[in-house]
Order: sequence, then structure tokens, then C-alpha cells
Amino acid sequence: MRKTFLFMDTVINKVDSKGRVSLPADYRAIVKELGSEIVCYRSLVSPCIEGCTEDLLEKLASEIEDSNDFFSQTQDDLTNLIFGDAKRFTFDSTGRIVLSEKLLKHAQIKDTAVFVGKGRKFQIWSPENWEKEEERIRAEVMKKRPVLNTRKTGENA
Amino acid sequence: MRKTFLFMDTVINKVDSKGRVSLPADYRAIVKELGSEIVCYRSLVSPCIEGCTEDLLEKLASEIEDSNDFFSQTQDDLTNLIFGDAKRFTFDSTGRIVLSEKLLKHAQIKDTAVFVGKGRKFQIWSPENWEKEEERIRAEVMKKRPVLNTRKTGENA
DNA sequence: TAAATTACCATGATATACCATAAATATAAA
DNA sequence: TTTATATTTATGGTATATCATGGTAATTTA
Repeated sequence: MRKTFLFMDTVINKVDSKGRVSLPADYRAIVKELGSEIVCYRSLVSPCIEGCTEDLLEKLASEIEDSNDFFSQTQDDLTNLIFGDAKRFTFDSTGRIVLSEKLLKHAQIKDTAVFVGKGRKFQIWSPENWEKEEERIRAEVMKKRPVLNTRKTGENA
Repeated sequence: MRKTFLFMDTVINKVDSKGRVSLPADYRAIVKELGSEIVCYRSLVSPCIEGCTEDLLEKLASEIEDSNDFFSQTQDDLTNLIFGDAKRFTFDSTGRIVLSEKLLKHAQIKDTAVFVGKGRKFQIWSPENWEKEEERIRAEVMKKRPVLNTRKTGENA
């Protein structure tokens, strides 16, 4: 029995004409062990689909509940957007989910999906958009490297 | 039951045509006792593979989660880079992991891997790159020696 | 009843687990 | 210290299980 649940790695899977994609096996294992479900929604800031376990959204909801004025109005609005957009995606016996037209369109995904782990969350990109995004991030992080290294979370040497 | 968990020493192992390498026995012992798994990713700054226990990344994920910063751009970038690249590597009954083509290429490893302990983390180098790196480190330390000596005598005084 | 959605089966490719042997290290006896 | 024995560790090869994916049947719902 494992004790850590992290979405990791970058996995490329095919999307068929009905929007079916295999959720990476590692991701499925996490969902299964947590006894939770996958929830997906359109990213608010990027042309990609964002996903996490229902547990995480539950936690987010509780936090907002518990610390009303701690959160800015902006963040409250953002969470509203997410909960309004989010939807459960159960996978069948072969491990596939069916992504909706709305999500696929937002991420500009046609026949190939790139799953990118983000720890508690993950993202689904089109190959083209992900390539651009990865480049942008690398440049950005290299620029900020000195700052990151002094931080405790700078475990990425 | 031991209480310290440090990756130490330098170990040279062979990499076969499928990318299989024996994880040094000492490293395996740590992972086993922690009940965790090995996670590897490309170093952001060096031509080497970096590894740690999943526990360590889990801590990082928790910190991000608890920082009430669900929508921060910088964190988004960081998590993408770290977790998007990282991957779990479980070892079989003989103690081997299978390194991916991506990692081997980044570290320029062909048939020999050099494991270098770094405390909570470790690195995997090609023999050639490691030789250079070790030299660089030695030179760097020698440059700083006068400073180190002053500090030591200052404390004793 | 037609369209759409969901669940199930089949297959090839890939990755994983296992077995056997060789090398290295540690332990015990001389 | 030297030699012999036992134990752990590293590595080559192979069988097995898992996974992604195309196709189809069953079920829903409009």
C-alpha cells in the first residue's frame, strides 16, 4: 500500500473520433487507491484541460469555507469558475475516459493528447501547445533560478 | 530501525541495452525502510539524472498545496517542470530500475552509470561527465579554501 | 426507434517480474 | 594474516503481465 499520490511524468496517448483517451496507468492507480474520481475542467489561464481527484476539489472547497475573508474576491471568483466548469470523468474497464467536445476544443486537441503531471493535479495538452508551453516555462524558470534556489521548495537543482 | 536516511558514496554500475541498471544496494535499503519509491528526473542545470524518494516530492507537493496559492503562475510553472518530468521507478526483485531513453539521453549515458550520493538526493552521471564535474567541484572548493579556513579558526578562538 | 453513450472483447506492443549465473563482499576457520 | 565458506549483490536472458487502442455489443435517452 503506497502512501504518496502524485501525478507525474509526461505521457502521450491517442484520442479517437469519439474523444476516448486512455488515462495513463499511473494516474488510474492513484484514483483507484484513493477511491476517488477524476475531475476535469478547462484551465483558466492556458489552452489545456486540467484534472485532479475529486478529493482535491473537496479540500479546496473546505478551505474556502473555513477562511472566508482570507481569500480575495478574485480567488473566490476563480473557484466559482472551476466548480461551474468541472465534471466527473469515470473510466471504463480498459482505462479510458471520454473527453467532452467543450474540453477538447478549449485545448485544441484533435487526435493526440499529452498528459503532464503536476503533483496533485495534471494537465492535458495538444502536442503543439505543450511544446510551446514547455519552452516558455523553461525560459521562465531559468530566469528565476537564483530566487528559487534560496527558497526551501527549490528541490530542483 | 535507523533514523538517518542519506544517499552517500559513489557507485559505478552497468546499463544494459534496455536501460536497466542496478540501484546501489545502500540506496535500495533506504527506499525499502522508508516504504517509499525512487523518483528520477532530468537535472535542470547539469547533464545528469537526479533522483530522490517519492516522500521528498510529496512534501514539496504538500507545501505548494498548503500555501493558499492555488492559482499562482510561478507555482504552476514550477510544478509543471518538476512533476511533468519526474517519474516513479520501482525496482524488481533483483534491484534494477529501467531508465527511460529521455533520461539516458539527457545524461549522455550509454553503458555505464555513476551514482553519486547527495544526502536526500542522488545523481546519475556518465563516467565522462562525472569526471569533469568532480574536477570542477574540486577547483571550486580550492578557490573558497581561504574563506573556509578563516571561518574555522574564528569559531575555535 | 434512432442516436448517442457506455461497457466489454481482442490484439499487438511494451514493459515488468522472474530465473540463473557471475562477481564481489563479508564471515568464519585455520 | 591467509584461506575457505557463506551471503549478498550485479547482470544477462527470458517468460509473463500490463497497457494502449481499434473494434463491437449493450445500454441509455431523447
